[in-house]
Amino acid sequence: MHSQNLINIITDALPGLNKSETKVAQVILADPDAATSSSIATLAKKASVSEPSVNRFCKRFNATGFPDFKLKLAKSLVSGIRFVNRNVNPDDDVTSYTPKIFDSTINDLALVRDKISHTVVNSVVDKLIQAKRIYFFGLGTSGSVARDAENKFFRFNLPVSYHDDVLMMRMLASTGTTGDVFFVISHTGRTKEIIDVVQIARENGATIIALTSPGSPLAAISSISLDVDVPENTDEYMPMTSRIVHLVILDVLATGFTLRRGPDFLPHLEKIKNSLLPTRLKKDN
Amino acid sequence: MHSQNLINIITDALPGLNKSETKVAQVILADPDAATSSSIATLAKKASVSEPSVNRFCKRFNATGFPDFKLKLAKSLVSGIRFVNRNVNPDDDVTSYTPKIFDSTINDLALVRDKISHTVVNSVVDKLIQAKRIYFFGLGTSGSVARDAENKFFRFNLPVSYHDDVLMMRMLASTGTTGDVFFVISHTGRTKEIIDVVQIARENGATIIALTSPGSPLAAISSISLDVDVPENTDEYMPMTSRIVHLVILDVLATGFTLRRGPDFLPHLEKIKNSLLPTRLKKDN
DNA sequence: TTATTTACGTTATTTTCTTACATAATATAA
DNA sequence: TTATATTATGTAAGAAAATAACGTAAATAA
Repeated sequence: MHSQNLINIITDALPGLNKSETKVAQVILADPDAATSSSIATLAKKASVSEPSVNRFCKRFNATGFPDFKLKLAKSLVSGIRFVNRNVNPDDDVTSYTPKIFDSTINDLALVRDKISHTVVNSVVDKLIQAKRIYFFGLGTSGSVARDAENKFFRFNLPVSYHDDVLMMRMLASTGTTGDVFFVISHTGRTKEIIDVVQIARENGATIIALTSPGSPLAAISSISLDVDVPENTDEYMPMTSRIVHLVILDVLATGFTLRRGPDFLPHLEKIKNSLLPTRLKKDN
Repeated sequence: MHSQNLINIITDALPGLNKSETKVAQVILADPDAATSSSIATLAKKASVSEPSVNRFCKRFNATGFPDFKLKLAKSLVSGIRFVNRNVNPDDDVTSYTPKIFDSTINDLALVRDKISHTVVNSVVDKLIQAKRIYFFGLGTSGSVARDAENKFFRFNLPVSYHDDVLMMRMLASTGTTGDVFFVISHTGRTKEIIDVVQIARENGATIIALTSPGSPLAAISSISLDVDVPENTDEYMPMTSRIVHLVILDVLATGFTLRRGPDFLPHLEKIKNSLLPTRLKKDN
């Protein structure tokens, strides 16, 4: 609705504009792309107004002047075009569906990057630092995310495990106590089994961190929730990108964790890294 | 093809530039956003070169002049990719390391998006379509990727499994035959055990698809290799992004697969999707 | 109506960009 | 090596673009 797209802003403002401003707006809206590369004189002539009128028009829309306006207009056009262009069609071929899938993933990441609450991230890092042990829970696709998380966090010299089996989860939840952190990953946040398990762990005084969608039942009953608001994929052909976002958020948390531990901890990480060297073929042969 | 990002184009061209052009490039790359809104005089001063040098720089990159260059630069910046200093420093806090990690992931995705060979992607989809069964192999972090791949590909009504156990891999490889596809995921492509396993499968006439780095031993001995050239993470604090890229490439392959199967196949996917509904809490309560 | 505000254009000025040309640096051939 | 060609870069002029200052016209309110 209230997108920051300049074209939409102009369209919305159209009824409130005066004569010459309206003329300018019409010319711009008729061919915004041309407007971005034309001079103030050209545009003024096209709209049959004076150059300062065009300039005033620009300032009206929070630009410092005509060049600044063109810049903002150009930016609006790019994001708009990409957005429209992002769905995979049945008749797409490799050259078209490949960049589309990359673009939609990139777009979702950029969205979350700008929306994610740094305060919440910080609190989650706090809780992880305080944890005596961490369990990563996830079912289906989120199971892979949980597995990846284990692979990241075991490096911190801390009892860490991942689980994708509801019975196992249930048992662990029932033995959970203060100091245990259950890190629960779920795209929907509405899986009954998961909710059950979290409830049990909660009752035992464990900390629950949720990585899920905002407003979900899981988010509601967790100690703290990292909200990821990635639109549901309505398109049949389009893969789910939320798990990618989840992985990147876990990267962020792991980084926060490492930083909090301080530089004395780096040699430990280095040791783990080097432990894999003997399993690899040498580069020079 | 996909229009390459101007920033990447400049970065790539950097080694071939002459003195003053290099100066200009460095100033632009240091803060591209500032460059889009500064005058040619300001930029020339910052780079300690003359104004015409800046102008010539712009023309070198297929712009008609400085304003046109700024426009193109601005457009490049919109695509969600930010080019700030992307390294995490020990004294970074949440508000700085969070966007950095997102940005570096986004940047790597954009790079691969523009570099990946559509021909190879297409051939890999061909091979997957022809497969009688698919094994996804991966160790460590790549194990999670393999697990995710299984979760995607089992939907295609095809015997699919993932394995992160070298003994299991070895046994499966030894029984592999024509029609079997071994999809091997490895960031380095130099893990001895994996190379061994692939050799065995190869000798049995199976098809080996590698998702690994170009020029690696694994790429060399595979039937076909999807090259992912993501720079090694030299920074201690920066997480590995290659696995994210791998996941997106698997998304691309799954999409290619779905499209190749045609629209008759969609109801089957829908059925799988709906099978999960009973496990979820209703939205309205 | 007249006073007042607002809208708009003309002209002048400033800023920005580009062209033409000259000089310096570098590479190449003798 | 030196002479010559080539390329790189800067200076200065001028063209183009954008803005500011000002004045007149139109609209509105009293």
